[in-house]
Amino acid sequence: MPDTVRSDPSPARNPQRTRARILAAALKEFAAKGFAGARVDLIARRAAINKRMLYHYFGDKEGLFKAVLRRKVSQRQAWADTLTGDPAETLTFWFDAACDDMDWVRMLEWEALHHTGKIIDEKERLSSVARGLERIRQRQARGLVSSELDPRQIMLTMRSLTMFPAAFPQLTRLITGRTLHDPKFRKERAEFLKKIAAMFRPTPGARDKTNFLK
Amino acid sequence: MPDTVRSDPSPARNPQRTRARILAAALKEFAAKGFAGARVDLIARRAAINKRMLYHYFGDKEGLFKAVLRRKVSQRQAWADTLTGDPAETLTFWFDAACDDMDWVRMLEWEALHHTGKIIDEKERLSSVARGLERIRQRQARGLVSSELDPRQIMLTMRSLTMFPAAFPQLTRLITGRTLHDPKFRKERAEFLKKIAAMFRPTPGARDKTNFLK
DNA sequence: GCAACAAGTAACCAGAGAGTTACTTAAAGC
DNA sequence: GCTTTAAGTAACTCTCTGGTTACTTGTTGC
Repeated sequence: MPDTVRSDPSPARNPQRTRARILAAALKEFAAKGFAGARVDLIARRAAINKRMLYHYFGDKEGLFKAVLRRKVSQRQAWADTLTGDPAETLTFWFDAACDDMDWVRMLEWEALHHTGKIIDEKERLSSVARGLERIRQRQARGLVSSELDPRQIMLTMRSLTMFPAAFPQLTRLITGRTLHDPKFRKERAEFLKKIAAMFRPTPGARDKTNFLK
Repeated sequence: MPDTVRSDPSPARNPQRTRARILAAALKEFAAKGFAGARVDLIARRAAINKRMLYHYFGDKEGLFKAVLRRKVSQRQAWADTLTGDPAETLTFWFDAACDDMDWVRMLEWEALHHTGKIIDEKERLSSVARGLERIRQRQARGLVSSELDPRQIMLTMRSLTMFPAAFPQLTRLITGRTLHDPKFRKERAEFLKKIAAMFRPTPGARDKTNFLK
């Protein structure tokens, strides 16, 4: 009868659930302690599964790490495509996302520190970036964003502005005197980012080169 | 005769040199692999000293990590005080510093990931930040930087813009298509940062509130 | 129903790696 | 000079931890 994917809630065996549990536990552990600091036994215990299953599904510790990273990255990519490319929107959206999902930022940070040239899921990520750049170019073409600025540099800058506080919470506290999760900080930063976003608009005086388009 | 600090080049014993060697080797190892990933034996071997000395001078692995971090941080603080607070100068200076001294950026990154509330050398760092904020306020008072913007947010933003590419080299490559150390990237980013710096100037139209000062 | 295979378990193992013990030897103070 | 202290060495220990072996049991296709 259960010809396709089963869905009853409590079967004795359930590979999907087991896999999901491992991934969730591994995300927590890796995000918190990184690859070298994470403990496989702890992941297994937190997932309430036998350690052997972890090796069954993911090969080894590194396979699990990659799987976790891959999942997080693709999750976020889906979000990215819902945006229009408007600087103000993009900045506030990603700033909130970074603050609300530190695990994501931290995984990227661990990736950065691990980084040895090869990037996981490079193809998908590159095309995601390409789509984002296209949205920026469209905005430039419509005269909503200054064409003086290189789209790639704009995007890198957006990421910097939004992710940095979550990536370096200690510096954020040192500089602003507030915790990352302090609502006051969130509000102040969000307001500041709006002002910054306005700076990306073409300067009214200098006629934008894009105007020849329409 | 050697009443004060000795300086002859090759004495059989030399605590200063040993300490320095350990710190240098530890910086490399910790910056590369982080606290959990670093191997004490390797540090000892790279420093060409006996592992026991490492424990003699620094207590344990964590003590060594803290010593390394402390040293790097205070080193950089000295640099910071040579700056005037001009956005263009600050941005290009710190951007170059970050690219040229990845170890420093990486140590801050490891610190961030380690981060559990307590910050090393908090006092000194806070006063260093305070001095930096003062420089920004002076610039605002002189009408060189927009007073619309919160100095703390400005500083946090400067750090973001300059450190991010070095902190996330994989994202930098994904977005710009260039390696962090590619001279073309360095040049493009430096130029972009100059444009950004200009945006921090008071808008000519809106008379700045600071004008009442003179 | 019944192979065949995948899901799951418990106990184990080998090696790595932080930290120690017990010792020797150079330098500083008197 | 000689004692005391700090610098330095070699070998060791013992826990922690990634990965495995050898097994049982539920599911599924036929």
